[in-house]
Amino acid sequence: MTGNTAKNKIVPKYGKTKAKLIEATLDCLMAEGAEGCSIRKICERANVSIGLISYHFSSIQELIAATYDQLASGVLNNALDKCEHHELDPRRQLSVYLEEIFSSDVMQRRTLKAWVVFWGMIDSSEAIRKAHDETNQASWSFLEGMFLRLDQSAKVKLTPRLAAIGLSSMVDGLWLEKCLQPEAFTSFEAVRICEHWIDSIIHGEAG
Amino acid sequence: MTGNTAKNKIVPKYGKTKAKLIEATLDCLMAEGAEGCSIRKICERANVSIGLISYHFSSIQELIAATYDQLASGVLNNALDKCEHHELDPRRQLSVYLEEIFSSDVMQRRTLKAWVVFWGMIDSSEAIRKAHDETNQASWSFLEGMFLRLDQSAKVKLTPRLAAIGLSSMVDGLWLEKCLQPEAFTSFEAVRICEHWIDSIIHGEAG
DNA sequence: GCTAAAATTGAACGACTGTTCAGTATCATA
DNA sequence: TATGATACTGAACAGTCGTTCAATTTTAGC
Repeated sequence: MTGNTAKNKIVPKYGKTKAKLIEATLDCLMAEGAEGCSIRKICERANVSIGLISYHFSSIQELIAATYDQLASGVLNNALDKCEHHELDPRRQLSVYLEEIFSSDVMQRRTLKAWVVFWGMIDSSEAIRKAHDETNQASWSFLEGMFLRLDQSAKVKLTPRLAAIGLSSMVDGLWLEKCLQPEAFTSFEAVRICEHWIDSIIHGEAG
Repeated sequence: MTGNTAKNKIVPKYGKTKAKLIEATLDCLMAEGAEGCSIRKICERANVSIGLISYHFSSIQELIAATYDQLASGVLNNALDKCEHHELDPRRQLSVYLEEIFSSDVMQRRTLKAWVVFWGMIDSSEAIRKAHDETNQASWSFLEGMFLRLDQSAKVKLTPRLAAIGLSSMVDGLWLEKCLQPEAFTSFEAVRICEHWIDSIIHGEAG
């Protein structure tokens, strides 16, 4: 093995032009959602001509799938990085994870606009479904590992796996609702709700 | 007051033709998502001519908004009905509520396809945003009332409002993820996760 | 049965969509 | 500097989109 071991982050996944097109696509998706995501609008934003997309991607769906792949793995890696840098106990790491998610610019309606387009394509595009399943699996595994490392009393009825799925779903749901209705609750409240879930797992429940 | 008091369910919100168009729109949304939701496809499904939509609705956005309104209030009313019919204690009612949501045909990818379109339109359509906010508010109020009526120990750190938002988000997140990845977890597991949340609120947490 | 109003039709319009491809520019290599 | 490969351009094409509106059918009131 040479210098570049593990984490293949350094190796760019796409060439310069492809990366430019992907970035322009993400901009378009965030700005206008599905309607803003035409070949002409993407090319205009990337300052290239119309034909270039077809040269680099077999279809616009493939370009959008590549954009999803980039965004999804980026969000996950960012969160994992933040957690791993701190040499904290699992409980504190989960708090860092939550703070990161609910305070970063992930929590914006323009971000939701992009995700909504991806979700809508999930059963017409194998590439997007694959990217989603893999990213989600990685996220669940990370959280499951956290709950495993936590001191769980015998009274707890929920497995680490279900605890992880629960937390992940809660985060997703809060994120979705806050994007749709930002004034409904604060980010602080969202974090508090999630921490209640974590603590209910750790400390067990009476009854 | 005459016979038809309270609950204005008996009064149909739309005329016969409008209702037919709305139903066709919902069919299209569920079948193909945003791409299947063109005026021509809706009219074909409803067996009417192209011009009729413009006669009854000022734009296709307004038609989709009306469809959202119908679907959202339908899902909510259905769940509330199921709960109110049973003369159960709040805790049991919540279980009925969960069973209903995670077992009914709401939990299908084709249903998600429709919602995804609505979400994508939420900041280009005032009508959809209004329908969403109102439906959501009603749902939260219902759950908040449930948690209020539950016997909450002094140890509980979460207000009924946050408990309700948490449960609602958890349900939304589980629903979303199960639609996207049906084999990731079972409906039974989803219910179990939510019940853990409810019980963690009721019984309080140590520490 | 007649009439005016309401409901419905569908061809036509201009604007947009994704894709194709002949042509042009850029580049590394001989 | 010539050559072949690679990257890029943008006009053209066939479709689809939402909307309009004159013409037609259906309905309701007399």
